[in-house]
Amino acid sequence: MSNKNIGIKDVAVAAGVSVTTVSHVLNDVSYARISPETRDKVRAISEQLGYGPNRLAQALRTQRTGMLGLVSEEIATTPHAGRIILGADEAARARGYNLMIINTSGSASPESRQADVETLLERRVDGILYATMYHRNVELPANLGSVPSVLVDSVATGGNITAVIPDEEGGARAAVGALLEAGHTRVGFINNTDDVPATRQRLQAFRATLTEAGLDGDAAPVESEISEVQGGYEAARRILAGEDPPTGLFCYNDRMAMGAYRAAAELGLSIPADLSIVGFDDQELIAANLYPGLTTVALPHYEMGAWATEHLIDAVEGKTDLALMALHPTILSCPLVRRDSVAAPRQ
Amino acid sequence: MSNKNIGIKDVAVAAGVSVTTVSHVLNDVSYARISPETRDKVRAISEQLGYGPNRLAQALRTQRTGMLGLVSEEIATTPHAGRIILGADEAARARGYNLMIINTSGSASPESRQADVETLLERRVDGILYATMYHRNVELPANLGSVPSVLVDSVATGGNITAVIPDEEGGARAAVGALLEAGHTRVGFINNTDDVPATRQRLQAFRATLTEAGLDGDAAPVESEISEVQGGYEAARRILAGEDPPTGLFCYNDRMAMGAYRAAAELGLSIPADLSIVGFDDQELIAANLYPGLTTVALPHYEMGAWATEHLIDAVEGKTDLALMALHPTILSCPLVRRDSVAAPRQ
DNA sequence: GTTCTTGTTGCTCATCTGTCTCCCACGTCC
DNA sequence: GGACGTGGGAGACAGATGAGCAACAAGAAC
Repeated sequence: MSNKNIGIKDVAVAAGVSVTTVSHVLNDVSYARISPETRDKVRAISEQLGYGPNRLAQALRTQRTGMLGLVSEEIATTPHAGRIILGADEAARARGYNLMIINTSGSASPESRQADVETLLERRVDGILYATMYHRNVELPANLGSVPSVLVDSVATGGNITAVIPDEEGGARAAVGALLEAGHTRVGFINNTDDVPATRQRLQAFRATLTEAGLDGDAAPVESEISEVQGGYEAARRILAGEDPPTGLFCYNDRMAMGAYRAAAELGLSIPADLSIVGFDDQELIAANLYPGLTTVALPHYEMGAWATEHLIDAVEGKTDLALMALHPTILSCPLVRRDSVAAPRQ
Repeated sequence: MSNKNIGIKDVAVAAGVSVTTVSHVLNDVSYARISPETRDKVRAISEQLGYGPNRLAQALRTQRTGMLGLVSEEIATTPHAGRIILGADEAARARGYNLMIINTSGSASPESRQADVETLLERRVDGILYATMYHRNVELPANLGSVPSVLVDSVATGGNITAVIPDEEGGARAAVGALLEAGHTRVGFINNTDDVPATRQRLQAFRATLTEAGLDGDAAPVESEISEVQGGYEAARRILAGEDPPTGLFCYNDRMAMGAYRAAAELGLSIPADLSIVGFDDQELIAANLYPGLTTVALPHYEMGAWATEHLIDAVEGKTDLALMALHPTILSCPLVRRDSVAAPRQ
């Protein structure tokens, strides 16, 4: 246990050497020529005294804090933030960095966002991770550019900052593919009404995948609603009310899928025997707990957090040029998570 | 937007005064005697240059970082962590502090926990918040004591550190009370099997509340299972299979309540007409999204995070003596959140 | 009316925080 | 008199802090 009051000076005195020597030994300075005996003694005494460097003083001198700022939207309300934080924390720690976290809101004003970044800057973080809660376009605080920064789950409207985003299209293709693979030929899509990239890309991928499989993608039924349970319920009721209703349903997210489950139950449709459903998000609390378990597409929040951190640190350490990566956002795949809500359609 | 390269020295030169004077003005040093004109000029120039103090240098000199360490279990998997973080972040920011977050696991080794605290200590945080994911007893890393610390959602086995915990008993009483108030006389409890304070206290409160209402608390049906959806389902099937089954069910948590919903559906019991259910936790994703919405008891995670932070800062600033508060944990109430799963029993 | 004392105002100097890093010093052996 | 082996000194990082120093004014002593 390190005693906070012990400094390099105390170690130096106890070991009978200079502060310089202790610093040289403990930092393994390449050009320092110090005898093995002295080295051993310094290390032993340092250990014995429970010495730990004062990272503040270190940072002040070296101009490196080893701290990364993470400004994240809606930490409390979505589990997604937690996964990004976890991915970032683990990646950071593996390389000796720590995270300073600041919560913000999706609806925060530009001034407030700027103040958040400012706080991080005053603390001299080495880099900043800017995470939004769902994939969308954002305009960034102007001061973000003053240290290396990476966007997580969004791209900048100006578009010249490195970003990681999920492969919406690939995920949607996987979801529809699972339905197709099970033998479904009448597949519907319950979509979101928000104008975000996911809405458009998933819809487009939905139609394309059907068309490529020889079905009429353009004619496939699509119903849009607010992306919550209630919206999913309403959209499902509508889509299942048509004649010749779909036997497979791709839902914009797990919450809407949950609504679709209820609609199915009310209509006496059993899942997956009468109706197969695939969701999106893999919100454990929902997807794993519905009955039957929901087959869904996972968003790579952990991976995006880790990827962003990894590359941010590379940039901080001069191993990478973020400007080059900023040309196109990096796209991480959204794997299908198979549970029990998909089966072959009834004959 | 503060230019990171501007220091107090630049402001001093631009204003034609000494560094000391700038420092005195900007920090409103009480004993400094500086003319109003000079003050105004310094402030104006500082603003104009976009000067912001380097918090590292400040911290080095003042021995105050204005940073609080938060080690939290399972950031990614439970939304509870998010609410604690949010409460802590908002309370901290309101007082000019920031949070350094470290994730740990509920099953982390003592060494790893100690290393986490050590990391925080090396960075010279002013205080530490130690948050667990559910109310339980923990043994703490030995080095936690070296700075002011507060436990969130748990009490130390040694028991001499300030802690905030939820009012399990009050919450359970409120839950059972809601059922009683609606007119139920046959009330059952679906409990957890883990040996944690919540399990015992909720059970005890369940029986006591019934007894105090003139019912036979000791005879009331209780079934225990793993505290997940499946466990809730199984326990509910058992409890509802008896003769004269309960018309009101208090569930250990929302996940178990979700299982009870399914059991009820399978038995043809409509909620709340045939069966009233109350949960615990208020996990939005579940409680608000079940149909009908689940009446449940909210755990004060946000409040605990805020309370802990508030008092930790008081201690850091010498306004409070944590040792005094350590005698007994502070208990925060668990309010009932009414939705639509409780109604009067059928005659 | 001059000089001395005492006080006040306005600001600066020197030093400190803990660590790193460039450059130099000392002794010894060829 | 270099080369080598060992190690130390003195800033510098950016700001905080308390003692101290001019400059000037008012009051007191003569």
